[in-house]
Amino acid sequence: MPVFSQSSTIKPKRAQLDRSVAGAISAQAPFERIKHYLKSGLATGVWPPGALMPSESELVAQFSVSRMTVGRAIRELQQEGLVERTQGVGTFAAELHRVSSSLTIRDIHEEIVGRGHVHRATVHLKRAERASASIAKRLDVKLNSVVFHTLLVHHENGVPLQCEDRFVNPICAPDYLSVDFTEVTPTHYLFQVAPLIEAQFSVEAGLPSSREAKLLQMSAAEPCLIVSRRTVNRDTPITFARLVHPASRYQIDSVFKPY
Amino acid sequence: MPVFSQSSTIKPKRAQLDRSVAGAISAQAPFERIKHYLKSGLATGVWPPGALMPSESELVAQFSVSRMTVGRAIRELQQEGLVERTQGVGTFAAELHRVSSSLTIRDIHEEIVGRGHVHRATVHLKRAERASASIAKRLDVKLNSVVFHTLLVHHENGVPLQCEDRFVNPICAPDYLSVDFTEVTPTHYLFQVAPLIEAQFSVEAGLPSSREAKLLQMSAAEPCLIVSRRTVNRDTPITFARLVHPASRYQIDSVFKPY
DNA sequence: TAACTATACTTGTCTAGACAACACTATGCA
DNA sequence: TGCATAGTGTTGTCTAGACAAGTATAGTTA
Repeated sequence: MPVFSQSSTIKPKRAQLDRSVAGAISAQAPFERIKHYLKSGLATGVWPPGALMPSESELVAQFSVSRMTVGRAIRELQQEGLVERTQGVGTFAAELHRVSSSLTIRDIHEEIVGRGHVHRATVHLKRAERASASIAKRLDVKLNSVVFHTLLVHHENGVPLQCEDRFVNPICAPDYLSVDFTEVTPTHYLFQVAPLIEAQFSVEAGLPSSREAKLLQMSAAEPCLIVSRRTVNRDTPITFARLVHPASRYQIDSVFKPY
Repeated sequence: MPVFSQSSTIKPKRAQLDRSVAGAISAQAPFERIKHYLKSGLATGVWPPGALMPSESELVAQFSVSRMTVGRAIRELQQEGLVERTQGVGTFAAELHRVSSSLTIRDIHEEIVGRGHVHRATVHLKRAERASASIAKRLDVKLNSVVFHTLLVHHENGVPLQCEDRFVNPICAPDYLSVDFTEVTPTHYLFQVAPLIEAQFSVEAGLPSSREAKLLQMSAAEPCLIVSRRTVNRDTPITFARLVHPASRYQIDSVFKPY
């Protein structure tokens, strides 16, 4: 169950009608064909990592296109991290050393529904509180000032999957407490109310608190995957959330497929 | 070094002097300036999510550049996920709903050295073994065929940080067992030997085995962050690794900053 | 030999124009 | 009224040429 999707999202590039007569096989745009040609060579080892690849002028001659078209194809490969270019020298097949696959974190509702399952949320706490020291710091508000606090459990097909402990800055979402979170997730609501400028994540392992273990119907000794998220809107922290998932029911999957 | 072709009778119709002469303020290329202009507007709410943004022709007039230049700027913003375009309609500020932050998993050596700390590895097992059923499946080899098995502990400033349990397909790296893994990490060596085509990750929480707990000098009841990684080179699995990190010493951090 | 120079080749960027595909709107006709 | 059609504006793509800037090398000079 892939929680995360890979980063190389292929755009819905529609296959535009070919302008030339010889477009029997490939209905792709020329720059797409060149990209595909180069990607194939990279994938099959024609140009192993570090190898010098064809110059733009060579590709211009080979494909009978203008340099702009070749340039766009190569530039997009560069942006995808598949080739490296040096002005005055040439284009080289990238060392895929830094296997940094990027994992995409999504809203829990989208995630569950995307798997074709049923999402249900139960609200266990929804109130205004005085900010403790750590919360005040994270939300950049004064100590003991009023903040909103919610505690939800998200279920997938009836099984508790995530315990969401969230603090919200009232400045950003004054009506937060009047929302029915069995209908819309806090994440979704906050996105509508306060556009996001920056988000900080951390992923770690840990043990649930006794209350969290009870809410998640799990042993207090079982490890959890804990995602902490803090979102900021132009110098104003919006919210801080601690998302606790039982290890046995949750893992992050990802596939890195460069070519 | 002909900087100017003085003899030329053809006059430059539009001065491209800005980059060389007036580079004091903006040394950026025009398409970069346009990107920056649009990003600023997106960040400051000039175009809130979903809003219609200026058309290419408007930007052409505003910046006195050609359509290709404007097009490149907008296309790159589109590739970054900041705007959405519809042919025949226009360009719209993207809903950053899908807060796809990206978590990057790196080689442990790079990671530790990147923090300015000292990396040291100890080897606790390095031998050929008969593949068990689960390993045979993951490496796509026959049951009981020979595979290489290493067990390393990576230390950051002397503190055990990661226990690396790895199985390697001998087809891809026949000399694997002769490598000194106190000098080069298995990840790094394998990258050189077998270029990577595909990698599958999973991140989960769990408990260490008794041996892992001992090697990591931690309690067997303390949770761990466990990364499993399987890399494939064109239909041939290269290696499967289980990377165990004590929860108290390791977490994955990430920042999402779209603009 | 060592340093400089001219040259060739590479990537990086931009122009002005062109045609195609698509969405929307206004208009005219039945 | 309802429908087809033409027109307008948008994005998507490509061309042929140009200049700029960086690198490497061969040749020349001190």
